[in-house]
Amino acid sequence: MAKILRDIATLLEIKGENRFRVVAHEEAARRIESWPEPIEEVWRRGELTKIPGIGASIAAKISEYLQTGKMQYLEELTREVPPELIELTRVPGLGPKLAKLLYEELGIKSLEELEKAIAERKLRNLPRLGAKSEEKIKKGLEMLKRQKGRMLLGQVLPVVEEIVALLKEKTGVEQISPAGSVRRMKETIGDIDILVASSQAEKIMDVFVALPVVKEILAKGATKSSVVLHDGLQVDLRVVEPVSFGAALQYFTGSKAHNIRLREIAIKKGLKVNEYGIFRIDNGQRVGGEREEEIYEILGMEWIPPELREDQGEIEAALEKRLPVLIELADIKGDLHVHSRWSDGLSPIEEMAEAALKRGYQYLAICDHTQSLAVASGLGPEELQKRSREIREWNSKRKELLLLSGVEVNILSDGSLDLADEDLAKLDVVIGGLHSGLNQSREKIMMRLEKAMHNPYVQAISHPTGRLINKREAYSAELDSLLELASRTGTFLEINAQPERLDLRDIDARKAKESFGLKMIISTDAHEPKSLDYMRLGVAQARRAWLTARDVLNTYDLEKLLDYLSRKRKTRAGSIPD
DNA sequence: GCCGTTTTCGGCCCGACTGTTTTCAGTCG
Repeated sequence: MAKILRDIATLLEIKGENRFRVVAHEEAARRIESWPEPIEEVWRRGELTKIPGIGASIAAKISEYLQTGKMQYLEELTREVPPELIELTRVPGLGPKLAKLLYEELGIKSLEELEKAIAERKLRNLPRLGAKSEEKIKKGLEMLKRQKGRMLLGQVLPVVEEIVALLKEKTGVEQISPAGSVRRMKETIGDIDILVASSQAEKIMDVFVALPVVKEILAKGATKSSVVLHDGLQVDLRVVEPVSFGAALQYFTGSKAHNIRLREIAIKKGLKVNEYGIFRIDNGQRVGGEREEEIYEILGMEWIPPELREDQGEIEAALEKRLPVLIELADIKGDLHVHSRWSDGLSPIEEMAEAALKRGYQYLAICDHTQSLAVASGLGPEELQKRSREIREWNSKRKELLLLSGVEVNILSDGSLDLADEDLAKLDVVIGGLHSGLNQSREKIMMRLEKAMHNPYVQAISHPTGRLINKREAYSAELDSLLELASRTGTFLEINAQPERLDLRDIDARKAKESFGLKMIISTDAHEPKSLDYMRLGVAQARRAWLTARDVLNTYDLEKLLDYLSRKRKTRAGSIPD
């Protein structure tokens, strides 16, 4: 539905409709995408217009489509504007106006036809276009072809850190920060934004575009430059005067929706917010902007952590000064799901333990795969006994960190586990996970999860929805049933911190907390020591879900953690732990 | 097309860069 509305917006734009009508459709699309439940359910309750940004008109269109599978408005629109033109606007640098021009003047409707017209040098003779414009569109077309879509945060962060370090080293700037979706720690990143405070913008721009990682310069100006790296990532650098650093940081961190709300509030207070500062509208007097906190303070709000800036209720909460104190990496006291060489991990237990010690952890649960997962050298009861002896030995020698003996027990295709209860009873940590039969129907998958969660020894479920970012949809799509089941059986759900998993998703985890009062664990699922660093991705995900340290089990001291982990066994799969 | 503690009309966030133009439109974020 969001895609349809977005298509409508693009078609209206090409047609040259009122731009606020265009924006309204885009806004409605965005709202639907970030709404925590399927739009059909809202429609069934007759509450479409309760979603902000959806009014009577768009609600009627959605209803019509859900009822009949058709939308008359869209069909009329596509009679006026060929829907193929939407494809053209995906080319960077080619917007709705140019798409319309290309169609009307040259009859171009597809990327192929566009490519042909460029080869024949037809674009440069159009009004307001020249050879440079033609070249720019050509490059945009190439870029679109190369584009792999949004990249994973876990892949992008190291690149950002490298660029920031290089800029610091070569220019000596001190005030420098990632902005945009990187700073908001979104699970995927479209492009990288970096902000610098300096009075020597030109010098910094020169250094930036000459960095060895840079493949191509898209734009270079006095305050803003854009480049493409060899791996295809786009990086935008902005340089502002130090007095504007806070305002610029706020501005370029976004999100767009968050900023729009913020500026609306500013206007109502007679203030104007832009990237240079916050100003009085009546006399233009500057009232702040050096520090980011000032912007929020002056607007009467608490400072909002970047991870929350999505216009998902954080502005209201900040105005009422009831923002949660979000979990931080420093709150994490251990990792409850890592693998060792006993199964498919790359390192011996000892090395994993040393890595955990380095990170200041109190405990580490070694949760190897179990016997039916042959491809991952899963362990049977005897091997587990041997492994437990190794773990006990380590614990007898080292007191700073407690190793817990655990498994990521495989949930079989009928919902049974591949280890007997008596074997599970000997372990400290039992996390259940699906690794096979993922193409079963959702009902079947839910049945398997339900059966596993009712087992008194299964304390948690790993990567509960099974989604792989950009690769695989969630296999357990009925999130509400999953959360309700976890609540009823006292089973904890994992936020798996692997870069391509980040599962539960942020909005799922937020719902788990707010609607079901669930506590979660954040695990790296590390198969080697350095992957323990994925914890920061898991914590970021939890922050985007509005979680505090109290909501996450592995922020607890050892004693309290063990108490929570033992509750289900004591009650034999019954009540909800507090 | 949406919205309302200035409500049913009249607003709607704000600015940089580029190319082609002699003052601005288009695109992007």
